[in-house]
Amino acid sequence: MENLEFARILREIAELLEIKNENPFKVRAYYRAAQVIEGLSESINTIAERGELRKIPGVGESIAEKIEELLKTGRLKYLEELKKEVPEGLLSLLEIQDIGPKTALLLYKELGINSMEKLEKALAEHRLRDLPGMGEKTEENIRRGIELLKETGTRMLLGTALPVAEEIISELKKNSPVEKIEATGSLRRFRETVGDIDILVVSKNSEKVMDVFTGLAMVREVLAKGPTRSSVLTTYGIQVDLRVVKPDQFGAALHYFTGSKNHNIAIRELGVKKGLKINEYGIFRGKKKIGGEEEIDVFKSVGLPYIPPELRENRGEIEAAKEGRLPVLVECADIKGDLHIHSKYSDGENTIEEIVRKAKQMGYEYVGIVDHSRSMRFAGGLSISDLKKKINEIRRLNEKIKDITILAGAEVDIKVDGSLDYPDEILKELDIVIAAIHSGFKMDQEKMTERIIKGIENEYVHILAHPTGRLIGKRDPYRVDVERLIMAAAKRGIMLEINAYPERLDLPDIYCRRAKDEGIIMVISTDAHHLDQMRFMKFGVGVARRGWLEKKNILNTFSLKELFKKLKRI
DNA sequence: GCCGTTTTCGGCCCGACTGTTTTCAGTCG
Repeated sequence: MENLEFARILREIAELLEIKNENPFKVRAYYRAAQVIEGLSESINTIAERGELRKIPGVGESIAEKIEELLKTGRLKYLEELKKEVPEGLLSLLEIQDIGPKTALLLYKELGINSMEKLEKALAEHRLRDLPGMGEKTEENIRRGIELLKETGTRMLLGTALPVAEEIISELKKNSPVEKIEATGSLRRFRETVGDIDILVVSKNSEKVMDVFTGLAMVREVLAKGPTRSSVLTTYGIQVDLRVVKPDQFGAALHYFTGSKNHNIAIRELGVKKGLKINEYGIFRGKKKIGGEEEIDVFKSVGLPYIPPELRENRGEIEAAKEGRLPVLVECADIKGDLHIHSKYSDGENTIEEIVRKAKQMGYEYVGIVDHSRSMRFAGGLSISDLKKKINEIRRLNEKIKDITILAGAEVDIKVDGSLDYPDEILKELDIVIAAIHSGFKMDQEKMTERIIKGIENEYVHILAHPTGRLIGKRDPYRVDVERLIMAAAKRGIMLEINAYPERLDLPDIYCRRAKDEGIIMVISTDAHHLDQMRFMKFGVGVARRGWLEKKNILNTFSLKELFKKLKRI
């Protein structure tokens, strides 16, 4: 069982307890444990084997025992009992805006509603408005909540949301009186998916800002409009919230709305211990405001250095900050090249020269032209003779071109039996060899793990591309034991890719952190098939930052000389 | 249910908004 599965179960327990009207702190304890486990880079199984479950923050005697039961039997009596008490289907109602545990229970008790269908039927018959504490407006809000859920139900890729946010910010800067403007929320933390876009503004004329915002061409529907907060649904199907605050509140609000929620709670708890109250308006000692204009004020007030947004997940960043061991995160400006780009030779859109020109424009010192190997027919995989032709073209270009160095590479398939799709004789001619899986996804975990490990044991392989193979929201990762994979890569000195393609973002952040702990060097690559996609680099850098990676952990921050040293054959 | 540089028991983050209410409960971020 995977960490995510444990987290899901604990979260389900929390939700069930919430519906049962249990002690809210108990509920919170389960939520917290779920959140912590989700963010662990090490597998729960390994931790349990060491007998250290109780050392996980938020996991005490009771939750540890439940995890042990799950590990041992694959079942959990406690959860099964809870499920008996709370009717199935009630949990799904919690996804609807404005329906929380209390309302869900009320709906069930009074009207026997335990599914979305029954709720919609009851709404149509106006049976909700007669319930205690409810009226016509509540009914309408719930109806709207269901619609909204259907429209924007799933989270959106960061790669989709970020350009929308950037467009809004640029429009508001151009056409309305904003003094400061910044995207907040999970977008600012560079989470791989975001639920909505939150934007924070300082302005002397908030009404004007709101008018421009709600009047943007991309706005399909205005969900709410007020002087301090407005909310719209865009034609992209994503909700955008805009908040206007006073200049002296901006820092506190920025911190507050950036989250994560759990990070904020932890920070405020530190504040309480120091006799401070921290909220979105500022930092207060008693009634006296002692800060809040700059974001750093919040951290300073609790005796911490600035913590970058990407780390704010309450995954140990506060402890690290206290002890002065926050990483100095890698930045986009540190990136000196992109080592995984497809050219026209296989399934890319552009010639090598076009890619090189673009890479120069981006200020890169080197670029890796990496195409598919021969068995990838549908993706234009290169035959050995075509690959030789490509290598020759790159050698010729390198003599001609100044300021940038082109690396000849291949993304060579690891076949089902773990062997590589090109023979060693040709692999050793290449500057960079990236191994990858593109077929035979449906193997069991043991076989898949063995297959990949065998693949990267080839002495000519430098890097493993998109190590888990997941496509966010579309395809699950291969069934692979990532822990074992990381250990094998560490042992062999294989580097792991952070594929910056918005749908991949693979290796995911929590594993990056684990890989770093094992001393693995990572490579951030766009896997671009088109010049435009070379801009994806920032998403990969975001993953790296969320994985606590520093410049020294990333191959493509190295100088050309260091790069070649690292790629040299053993 | 968890946790301890105020505590092994008694705390546990903070405020806005909404709709339904005469003082607040529920939900959300």
